[in-house]
Amino acid sequence: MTTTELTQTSAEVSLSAPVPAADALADSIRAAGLKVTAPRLAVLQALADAPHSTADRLFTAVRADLPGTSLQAVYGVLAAFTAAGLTRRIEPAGSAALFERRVGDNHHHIVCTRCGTVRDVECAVGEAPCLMPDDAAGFAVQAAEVTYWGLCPACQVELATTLT
Amino acid sequence: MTTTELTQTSAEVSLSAPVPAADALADSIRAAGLKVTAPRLAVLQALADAPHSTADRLFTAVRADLPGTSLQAVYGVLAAFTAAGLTRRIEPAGSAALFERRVGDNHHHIVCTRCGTVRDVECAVGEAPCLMPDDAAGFAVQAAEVTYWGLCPACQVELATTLT
DNA sequence: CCCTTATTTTGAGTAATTCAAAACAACGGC
DNA sequence: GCCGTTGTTTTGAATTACTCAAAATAAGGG
Repeated sequence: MTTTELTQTSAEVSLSAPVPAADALADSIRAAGLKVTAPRLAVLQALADAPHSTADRLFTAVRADLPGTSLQAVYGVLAAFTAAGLTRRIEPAGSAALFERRVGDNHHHIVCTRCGTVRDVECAVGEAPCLMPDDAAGFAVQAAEVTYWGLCPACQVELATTLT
Repeated sequence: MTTTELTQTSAEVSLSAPVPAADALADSIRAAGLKVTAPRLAVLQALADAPHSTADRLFTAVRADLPGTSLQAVYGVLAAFTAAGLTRRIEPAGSAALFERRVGDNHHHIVCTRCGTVRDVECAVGEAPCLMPDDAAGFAVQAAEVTYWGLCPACQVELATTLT
């Protein structure tokens, strides 16, 4: 009944406990009230390996394991995950939508103005909205999203080298 | 040689001073090192009338005065303006790019999660970057962009009415 | 094991934006 | 005041990211 043929490198879990890593993913999908499917597992795994990925990037990663998967399936999986709160979707200006598993902790992002690399930045306040405008013009503020822009370490080095 | 036929409602400026409104726009375009053209004047005027407009919205507004104008011209004008620092381009998630004339004062925006309306929000600090992350992961931070999300006054009223 | 319902595939369509070549117009100099 | 250079706009097409819909398929409760 076990579906995996992967050679287990570490201690074999005998009795009732199933293979941990893969099932942790399955559990979180189930916990979100969604059916567990191969594309969903693959997308979630790919997202664990490469956070801040575009749908297209995840599609490429998923194809390695699951060649039959369609790009639309990846979009569908991501839409379902995001609606269920399993993933978060961010959309930095000039970029396609990016997805990440870190969710519910109201962290922010820093984007490289040169290469587009994205890193997480901790939110000092922690709770959303972490910032309140002085004058919200009558809006009922629900969230504050902060995007930092700057040069990533690699691009700083490259620029310094080029400018010499 | 005066190009305007608009009736002047307030005090007429006699001597050397030129017609203020129209020429103020032309001057700012010239000051940015760009040639003054009809499409550019029209776009800048439309942007003064309706800040936070999409290219398409500006295109519609410009067409009223200048029927021959193409959408690509509007995109071109906006690209030139933005490169020259005459306008700023913002891109809230889920929206097409929006443009505004307010520039260089590092203010922020609040977007209605229901209808998409955008309002300016003053930045308490004023200078960019107005916020520094605790741990910038080695990035050289250039700017911090804050987007608030919430319900605009009109949508609050509509929701309250509907829910009754 | 079957049935219901959610999910994925297949195929097509759309919105926003960009690219490129040719026609045109601003504006500094003559 | 006209002219040529150079920047701008038009015209026409392509591209990217994403969404929609119908038919095929598979998950998981009973």
